[in-house]
Amino acid sequence: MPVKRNPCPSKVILHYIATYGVGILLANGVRSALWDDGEMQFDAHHPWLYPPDMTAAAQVQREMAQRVIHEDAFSGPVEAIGGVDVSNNLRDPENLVYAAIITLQYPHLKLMQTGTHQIKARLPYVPGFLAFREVPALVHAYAQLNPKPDLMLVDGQGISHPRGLGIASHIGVLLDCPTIGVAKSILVGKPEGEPGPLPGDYVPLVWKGNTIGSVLRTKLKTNPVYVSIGHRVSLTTAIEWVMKTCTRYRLPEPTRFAHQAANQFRQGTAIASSMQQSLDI
DNA sequence: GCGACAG
DNA sequence: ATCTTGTCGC
Repeated sequence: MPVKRNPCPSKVILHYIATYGVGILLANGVRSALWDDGEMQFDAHHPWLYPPDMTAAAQVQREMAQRVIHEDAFSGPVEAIGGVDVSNNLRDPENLVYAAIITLQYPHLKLMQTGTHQIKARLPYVPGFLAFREVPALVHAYAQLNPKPDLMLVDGQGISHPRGLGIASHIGVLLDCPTIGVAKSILVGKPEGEPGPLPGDYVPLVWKGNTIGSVLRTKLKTNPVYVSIGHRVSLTTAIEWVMKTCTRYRLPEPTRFAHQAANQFRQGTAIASSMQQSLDI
């Protein structure tokens, strides 16, 4: 049986616009300023969060990719490591995004704080444009965190992306936070061979003649993960932090915790809303 | 033109 | 991404 795949992204968007109207792409934005934390101020309708159309979205990615810093640029010691993930509702996979960003205390890897936010997604999942679906909710979750993480591991690609701006880099540039992309599968590129069997073994992920990430074995006898630069971190350092935060699972603790937090958040709010409904009736 | 395609 | 128990293999 042939596997159903996403059609051409532009066709997805055209269908989406035809179904919901162009306005929905811009409407219902975040109404309030997210926060004013010294120098950080975000416009709820900023094109980095909500571009008007797909052409603009692709252009935003190309522009933001120019701002990605590929070298280590830490402000100090890493004491709080962030984990970033979102959860979707199967019944409503196109409309609800439940975001969670957690912070773990390093090196103990104990949970410090959990930031969550639920929001209506205005876009379906389109390969290459994941960030525009998930980032708005994540920015709200990030705003709740205190202290802010020194470094964040993001569930998805960093610069290993068709336009060099996967969700990890997107969040990193947007929030000016060091980020690392940790993906469970490949978006673009091809592994240069197969990584060795031992945790820490890796081979380059190559695309168009460039190394855009690493295929990293984090655990014995499990599939590798795909690590890439997010922002303000070198690939070597990115691999180091992924290994430092891996314990007994394939995925590093920050993204594991974030995944759990997002899931619990989604299921919790689902229960709460169903209870509210039963009270309304 | 056809296939590939993070979450 | 999500729905899900047991089960096969190291």
